[in-house]
Formats: sequence, structure tokens, C-alpha cells
Amino acid sequence: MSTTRQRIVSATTDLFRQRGYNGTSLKMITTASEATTGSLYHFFPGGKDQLTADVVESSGAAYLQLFEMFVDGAPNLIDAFVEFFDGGALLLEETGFIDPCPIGGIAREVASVNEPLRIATQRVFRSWVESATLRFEHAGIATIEASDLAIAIVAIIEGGFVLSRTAKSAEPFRACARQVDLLVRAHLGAIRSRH
Amino acid sequence: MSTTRQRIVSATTDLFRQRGYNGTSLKMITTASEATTGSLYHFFPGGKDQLTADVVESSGAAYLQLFEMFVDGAPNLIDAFVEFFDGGALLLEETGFIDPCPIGGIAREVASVNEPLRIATQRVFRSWVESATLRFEHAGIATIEASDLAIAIVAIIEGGFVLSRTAKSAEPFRACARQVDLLVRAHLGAIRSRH
DNA sequence: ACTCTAGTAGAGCGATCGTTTTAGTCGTCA
DNA sequence: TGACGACTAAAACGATCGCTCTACTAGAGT
Repeated sequence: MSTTRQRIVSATTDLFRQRGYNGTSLKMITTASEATTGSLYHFFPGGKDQLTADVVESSGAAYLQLFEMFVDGAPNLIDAFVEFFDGGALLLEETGFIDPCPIGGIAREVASVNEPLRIATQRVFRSWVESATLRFEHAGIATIEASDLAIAIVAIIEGGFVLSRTAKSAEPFRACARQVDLLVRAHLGAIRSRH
Repeated sequence: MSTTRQRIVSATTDLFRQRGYNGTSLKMITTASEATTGSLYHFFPGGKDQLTADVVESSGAAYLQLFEMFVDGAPNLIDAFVEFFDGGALLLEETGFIDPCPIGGIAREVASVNEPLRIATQRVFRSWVESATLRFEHAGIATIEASDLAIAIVAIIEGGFVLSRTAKSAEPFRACARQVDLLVRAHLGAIRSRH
């Protein structure tokens, strides 16, 4: 219920998006959230790692919900992805090419070094892939192909963010969007041609 | 010609692949390379940033060369990518899912925070995209489509590494490989159907 | 009024950060 | 032999790291 806790999580998320996990100190977090060390350790007795796990989980859930909102709100899968990627490109431009999503960066930093956090990021990616796979199957794509496609799209989003951030331009991400469009069409086209 | 310098760069590259830029300290680097602080600052008066720039540049050049070797050694583009991705998957498994490439992680950590290093990573990505674009054009794909495809493949490689690292399995990366295969075939098929 | 708990406040812990500094070793060439 | 530059060695710098600790405030329940 406390808003202090929310401020801490929100500030940490923002800082991770700009500076990554190891690049963000607890001092930065308490300053940005206008909280004290005491408050931080009151809500997160497990320290930085527990706070990070919370950021991963909540950001992961938020993006899952956002994705499903796009898919369920659009007339078809193609349009859904066009709008989803368009939103990502706009977000990049509006924020001065800050990472739209903290999870990929955290995942990379902890994968070989912090097992509990690695598992937390793994859970998030799996939830995304499962959700997308389900929608593809629902559109008539076979299970294995649907899963492959879902994984590739998550990968291309993460990679596209990196490319656009380092180029300080949304163009690489937009190029990725066009290729995803092509790829999804190829899969949907393969269904039609099978009959 | 000193081997100390090489040991430092090599050890730093390895550490970055496991722990990222901010997660790697100079103490770890000097220990792993059996060099002293004095030697490190002798070869890299600019400190950690200059050393990092060197790692980015040399790793970037190595991967560019590797890619071109695969493409030029294979009978066609399709086979080249199959083998290139296969090599990546094997490398992941053999190293216990350490990051095969330090650059994506560095790029992510520095993009919003360290302008010289951001530019260094940008240069590397651009060199990869340019090289791949040229090969696609040579195979008959139109310039814009070739560039889009090249960007998407670099993105999917970077993203695929992250997914496989957090899953501790090469399967996500292999799924990405299969989708790249499909995508390249779609582009090459579009040429044929145009005549 | 008293107690109890949730939350805030901030000083300070030892360790480590990237870096600087000073001293010393070693082979090369005059 | 002696001077010089390339390189190594390690102590020590101030700053900052994640975290612990004790003290305090405020509001709810009795």
C-alpha cells in the first residue's frame, strides 16, 4: 500500500533502463525515489537483489499485459504487431533512446553470475514466449513453428532495442519491425497454401 | 608486440562476456591476466574506458572477419547462415552459456551513459550491417530490403544470445536460426517470383 | 495513556572501486 | 659503463559500493 515502495521500484526500473543493473547504485535509487536507506531495506530486506527481482517481475508482467492488449485489441495478428512495434519505436524516440525495457539488460548482466536473478529473467521471457506462441497457434500456426516464431520475435525485439539505442535512431528497430511483419506473413501464408 | 597487452585485452574480453562492463573490475582484469595495475595503465593510459574501447574494436573486427569467412566459404547464403548459427549454438553449449560476444552487453550498458563507448559500439554494429547488406545485395536482394534484413539478423543474433544465456539452453538460439533461414529464403524467393 | 508495529532517518561499517604515484627492473644502444 | 626508454611492481588515494545498525516518528488498537 505504501507509495514509498512504489517510488523505489519505479525509480529503480528507470535507472536500470538507463544504466543497467551493475551501473545503478543504491544511493542513486534512494536519491531518485526520495527514500532513505532504512526504507529501502525495510521493504526489501534482501537488498539490491530482492529489489531487482521485484523490478524484473513487475516489468515482465507489465509488458506481457501490454502485448496481450495489443493482440486482443487488433483485428488480426499482422496489425497487432505493426502497432506494437510502432509503439516501441515511438517510445524510443520520445525517451531519447533509453531502453524501453530493463529486463534484457539485467538478464545479460546476471545470466552467468547470479542464479536467482537469472531464473527470474528466464521466467519472464518464458511467459512472453508462451503468450505469443498461444496467439500464433490460435491463428492456425503449428505448435513448433509458433514457438519458434515467438522466440525469434522476442529476440528481435531485444536486439532491435540494443541496435536503436546504440544508433540513437529508431530506424534499426523499424527495420526489425518490417522483417517481423514479413516473417509472420510467411507463416500465415504457409497455412493457406497448405489447403 | 608485448604479450602483456594481449593478455589484458583477452582477459577483459572474457570477463566482459561473463559479467558485463560494470560488473568487471580492474582488479579482476589484472588478476585474470596476471598483469599489474602499472602495466594496465602503461598500455591503456585512458584507463578502463580505453581498454573497453579496444575490446569493442578488436572483438568487432574478429566477428566481422568470422562472418565474412563463413559467407565466402559456403556455396550459398542459406548454407552460410545455417553454419554460422550452428557455430554460435555450439559455442554457447561448449562455454556453459557464456556470452559469445561482449559487444551487445557493453552497448547496452553504455548507450545512455558513455558517449565515446556508445560510438565505438555503433561503429561495430554498422560494420556488421554493411557487410551483410553487401552480401545480400550481391545475391540479388534490393538495397533497402537487404539493409533491413541485415539489421534484423544482427538484432536476432544479439537477442538470441540473451535468450539462450538466460535459459541455459541453445534451443532458443536454434529457433532464431530457423526463423532467419525462413526469412532469408523469403527474400531470395521474392527475387525469383519477380521474373 | 500505553503499547505495538510500520515506516523513516541517517551515521557508519568494511570492502572495493578506478586511478595516481613513486620506485624499481630490464634490455638496448651509445 | 652509463644513460635511456619500455615495462613492471605495489602502496596508497579519495570516493563509493552494498549493507547494518540504532534511534526515532507516527498512527492504530486497546
